[in-house]
Amino acid sequence: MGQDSPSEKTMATKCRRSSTSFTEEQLKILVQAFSQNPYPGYTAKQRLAVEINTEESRIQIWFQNRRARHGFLKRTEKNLDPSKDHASPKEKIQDGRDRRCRTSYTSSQLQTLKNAFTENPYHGVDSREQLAEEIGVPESSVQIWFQNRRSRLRIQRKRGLEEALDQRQNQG
DNA sequence: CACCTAACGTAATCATTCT
DNA sequence: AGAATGATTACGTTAGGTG
Repeated sequence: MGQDSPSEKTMATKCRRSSTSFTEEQLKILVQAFSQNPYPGYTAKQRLAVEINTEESRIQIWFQNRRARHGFLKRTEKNLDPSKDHASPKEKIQDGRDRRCRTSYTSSQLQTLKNAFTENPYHGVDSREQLAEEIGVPESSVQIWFQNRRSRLRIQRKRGLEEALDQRQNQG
């Protein structure tokens, strides 16, 4: 995972969610959907989740892993001529920005999250689910929140360091 | 043991909301 | 317009199951 060894036992009993094992039937549907569109929008993922009786976040992870492992037609659109491509008829590549609705946290929800983050920036699935239950949002949203928080904290730290160096340069 | 793959991490980026 | 911040992506790593 990254540079730091997670090794903290003080994380939260059982760090990861137990590995989901899809049945052949489920896998068949997933593979079929992937072949039709490796980038399903949120509603498509949700529909799949209902269809194979699992959570949308599992679908998301599955598609991420599948895209990573199987090379497929990557539309980098660098290669494509943007002006001519406009003529593309009904195709429309559907995923016209169909995302999960941005959740807006109340200040009390944020307070809970921030407290939990201060206590420990890495939470196992059990802890995340508990938090999610407590503030009434999906567990996946909690996970995203922690990821973004960690990222932005790192960026902020790096910035602070650079500014300090910059000041030193200006003075020297 | 090696192999497969779900789960999960970071970094970058897209997109929405708010000032 | 720009700052904040939630959501999605690529890519790499880790852990749990199976041959």
